[in-house]
Amino acid sequence: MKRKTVQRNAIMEVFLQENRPLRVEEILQVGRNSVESLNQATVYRNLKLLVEEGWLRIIYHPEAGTLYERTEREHHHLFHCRSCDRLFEVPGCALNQRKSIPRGFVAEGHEVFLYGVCASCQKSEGK
Amino acid sequence: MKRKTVQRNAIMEVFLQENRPLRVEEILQVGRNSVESLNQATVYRNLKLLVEEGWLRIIYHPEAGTLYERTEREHHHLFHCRSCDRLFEVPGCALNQRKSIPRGFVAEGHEVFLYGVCASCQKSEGK
DNA sequence: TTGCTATTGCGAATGCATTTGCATTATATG
DNA sequence: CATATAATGCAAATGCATTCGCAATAGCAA
Repeated sequence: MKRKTVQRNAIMEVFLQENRPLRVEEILQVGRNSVESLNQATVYRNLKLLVEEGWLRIIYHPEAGTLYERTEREHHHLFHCRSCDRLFEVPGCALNQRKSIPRGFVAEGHEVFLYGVCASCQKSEGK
Repeated sequence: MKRKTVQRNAIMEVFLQENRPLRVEEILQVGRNSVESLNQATVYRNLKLLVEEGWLRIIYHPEAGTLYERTEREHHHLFHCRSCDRLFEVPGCALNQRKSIPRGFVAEGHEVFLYGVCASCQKSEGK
């Protein structure tokens, strides 16, 4: 039988607070603010569990590597900031999928990754 | 001083023939058709060299992993076939990049990965 | 409260892609 | 053709993210 634990709760809280895809390392760091002893293996075990449950999905990002995000979010693109190295959700869809399919191919989905500088890093750079 | 070798030549030929992003494993396999003794370490060494030279670029694909493609190709999207697991170039750009940037963010580039079934696998599936 | 056992923390172990050391081979220059 | 040394083949070594074994801890049902 599955039990509630402060560790898993802390991990879920991190996602609810940040509202953006997160790396294992970030989850561990932020999670330790609530549960000081939080261990990396525990994070991995709970991430796997939350993915199986359908609460999280895995993202493999070309630059940022492996991240996790909540499944309930609706379709969006991901913006990677080359300055702070974080990922942000870009709401909506700016891709004309139909237009991009070659003859004979059948597209079932897509991912769009944008690159640049996020708003907050933009400000600091402007100084 | 850099020397021409049959190995590097074979590797480059593979790219010129296939005209699509390739994995190390594929390069090794196909390359061995020309140079039977071709070794994995040699492939890695030459890929690194060709990337430094600017003849190839590295692609990190969410599903397909690490691949290499010729730099001279113009902007395109990548289509991943879930059946044969190959990547194909989709010419042109179907993304309205401007539309997708949130306020304050500055986009410098993007990557679009499409998923589905390629034309040739579509035929076989239809049988 | 008590007892069962799911879960954790910790460090060691895995699995994989990529790299390296070194003896051998082969390119290209004089 | 002879030589210097860049490049190769091979196998062992790395580097990393992820997983595992196991003793200790802590949910939760009774």
